[in-house]
Amino acid sequence: MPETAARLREAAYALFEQQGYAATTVDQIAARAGVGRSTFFRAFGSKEDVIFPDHDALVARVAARLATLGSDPAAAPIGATEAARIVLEHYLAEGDLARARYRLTATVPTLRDREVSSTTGYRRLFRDALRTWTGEDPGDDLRAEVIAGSIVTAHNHVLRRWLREDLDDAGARAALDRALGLVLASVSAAVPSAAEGAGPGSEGGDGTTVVVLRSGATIEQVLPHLREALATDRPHGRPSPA
Amino acid sequence: MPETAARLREAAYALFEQQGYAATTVDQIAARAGVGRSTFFRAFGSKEDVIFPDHDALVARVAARLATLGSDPAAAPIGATEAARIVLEHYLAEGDLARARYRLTATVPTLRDREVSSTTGYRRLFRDALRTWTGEDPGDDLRAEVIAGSIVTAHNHVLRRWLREDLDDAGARAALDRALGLVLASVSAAVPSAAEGAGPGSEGGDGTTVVVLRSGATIEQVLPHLREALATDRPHGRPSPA
DNA sequence: TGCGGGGTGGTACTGAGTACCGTACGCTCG
DNA sequence: CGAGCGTACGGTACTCAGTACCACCCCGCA
Repeated sequence: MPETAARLREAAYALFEQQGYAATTVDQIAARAGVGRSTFFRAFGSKEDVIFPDHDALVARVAARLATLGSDPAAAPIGATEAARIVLEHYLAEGDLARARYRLTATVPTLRDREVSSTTGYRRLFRDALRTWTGEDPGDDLRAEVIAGSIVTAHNHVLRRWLREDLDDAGARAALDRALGLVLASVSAAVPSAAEGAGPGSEGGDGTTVVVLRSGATIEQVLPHLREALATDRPHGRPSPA
Repeated sequence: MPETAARLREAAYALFEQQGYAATTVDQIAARAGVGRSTFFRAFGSKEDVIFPDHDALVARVAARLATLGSDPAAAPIGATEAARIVLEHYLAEGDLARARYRLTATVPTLRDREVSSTTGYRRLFRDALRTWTGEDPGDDLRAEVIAGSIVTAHNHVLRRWLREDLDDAGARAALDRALGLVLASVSAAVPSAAEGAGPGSEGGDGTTVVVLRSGATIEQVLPHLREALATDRPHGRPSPA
């Protein structure tokens, strides 16, 4: 980040927290940073952009990760999980800056809208990547859209708790794993799964799918919980930490 | 809708389709409608609002429907389905006007953002209503959020196909039923239904999480695949269909 | 006739965003 | 060393959305 842009961003955050977003003019920001108004608009395209600077770069990184999925359907859920982690890690690395931004977006409707609409980009990215998993066609990809939306929702849910300081860094990472596990578990049941050969009728194939996350444990440690889960009548066991 | 507002809306749509949204000024709209500029801003708060006029009223109707769910958990999915149908029917009733709006929002980024962020309102509404179903607490309502998001996504998926004229009115209604059925089926499995007590420690740190889906198979059938997954070095096993 | 209120038009202002121009600084090449 | 050159900066002037305010007109009503 160029020196000038950094000073502008600091000045902007300071004034926003002090006077509020709407009451702060670009002139004031530029003046506090000791530069001209033109310079502000050169560094950031708009008053909003000073708050969401490297967003595009982050989207690009996620897109790059999802692009490596290739055509292997089974790789989709794992790749999606890792892609979501990229985003979370980005915010964790930002630290207080991310939380300052959150305080603003939580307050100012304009900024909240901006952030919300930015999630659409992620939804599209995941949807397109997930189509290789669901085997759907563009324009008729309900499952891919729902799963993509669920992943983004799960991520944002965890992120928001971290932003509110309900969670520390480690807690957020663990929570993201659990949340994505929950989402992918409940959702993969709805994927007729191009993975298994043309199995029994695509609506309701009753094969068993096992997803293992963070397999630091041995099978022996896991087995009791697995038996317990399978023993129940319910069609799906709940995530059982071991 | 007052006479003046209707003329303004017609003038606005005509100019937008002819010159584009950005190239059309409020003065031009007012002039074409034969009124003053002040009158435009009195009728619609902003240039965008002329395109999304009765949105708030629609949100209110959905909220009213969801409010009747009361505290019966079983009523939640049905009520949610009906609430989503209210929205679809609203658009169907608008007919060509809705499709003209779609042509605009599909083109102009500003308007697309506005529409996207408007879906947040619906998400919140459904999430709050669904909490009685999932039995979660505000602030820790991951399932309610995911389900709410899935409902909205499913609805918008169908709506978009109708807007693109992939579907006629009857087709859209049928597609919404199917889409919501799919979503609620796959998702209701993830609702522990507040019935079972707290399992083993929820904060698993780096424990192993095993998720079992559609457990029609016995442990013995699953085990080989599970061993295989755990045997790999990769931190995450891939889903292994059995 | 006098009075009050809602819808209207007009004027003036603020502030975001754009276009353009002149200029200073640092660079390389001659 | 100096001439050219690209880049970053500051300044001015403009458009346009949105707000505030005021004057007006028409209507019903006492």
